[in-house]
Amino acid sequence: MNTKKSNPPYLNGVPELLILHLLDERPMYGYELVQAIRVASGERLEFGEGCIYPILHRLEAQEVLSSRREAVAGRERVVYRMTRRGRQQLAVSRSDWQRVVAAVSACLQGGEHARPSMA
Amino acid sequence: MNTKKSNPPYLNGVPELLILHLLDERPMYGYELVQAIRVASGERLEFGEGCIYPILHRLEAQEVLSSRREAVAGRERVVYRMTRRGRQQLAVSRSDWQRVVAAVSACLQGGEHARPSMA
DNA sequence: TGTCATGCCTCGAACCTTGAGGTACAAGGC
DNA sequence: GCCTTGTACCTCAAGGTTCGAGGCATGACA
Repeated sequence: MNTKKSNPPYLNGVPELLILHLLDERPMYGYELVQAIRVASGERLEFGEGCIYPILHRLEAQEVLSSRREAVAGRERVVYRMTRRGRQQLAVSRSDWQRVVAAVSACLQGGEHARPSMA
Repeated sequence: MNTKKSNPPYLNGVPELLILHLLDERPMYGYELVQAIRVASGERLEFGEGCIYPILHRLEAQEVLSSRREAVAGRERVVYRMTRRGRQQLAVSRSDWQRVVAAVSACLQGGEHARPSMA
């Protein structure tokens, strides 16, 4: 009961960032994205469909993505692609991510010499 | 109303990681940690007391930290320090963080060569 | 016919940070 | 003496996120 962690560490917003990045390379559909993320991260990251689909829908509502239904071999796929706004959003998300990584790295690496009120 | 984000991107679990790291260098009290994080991150990160205190209490309940009340100039401080388990936890958290950073970096950096020409 | 992989979707649960609010004491200015 | 500021602790509701399981449908293959 104690070691119950359903909320993953450090992964907040990461699915959105990766979706944006992958769709910037080429249009994809939801199921494909789930696998693409796993592959692109070298099997280190995996987000379920229950995580990806809601994000896709939200991003489309925000006009960051646009979707189009395509029938392939009698089966329907909802293919998403970036909009102009999506590309802006990707740039913002990417720099947010880098800023956070830089800040945390600064804390973790150089910390022993930073004395606020006791040097 | 649209750009309303109360949940920060990429910061999930970061406060705990930084608390652990800073307390591994020296014992500190809550209020001090709030400032230490801001300073150590070069003013790039800031977590309020409403974020820090609950984490401190939880970590103490998990025996990752231990606390001791200390009276300084008639004022009470609750000083936290690492336990043995805390040091193990720090190692785990740190490697989790690095794994996530590595995985996301792999996604963001590697991938453009799958596209012919479009930039 | 039955099972599997593909493909889309929804829902509740669990978790986290935010931001505001509340208490208390000491020191300094006026 | 009064009042504001800074220190120091704490709590709570709100909002947002991922997880995990489940449901539905089709085509392929045995």
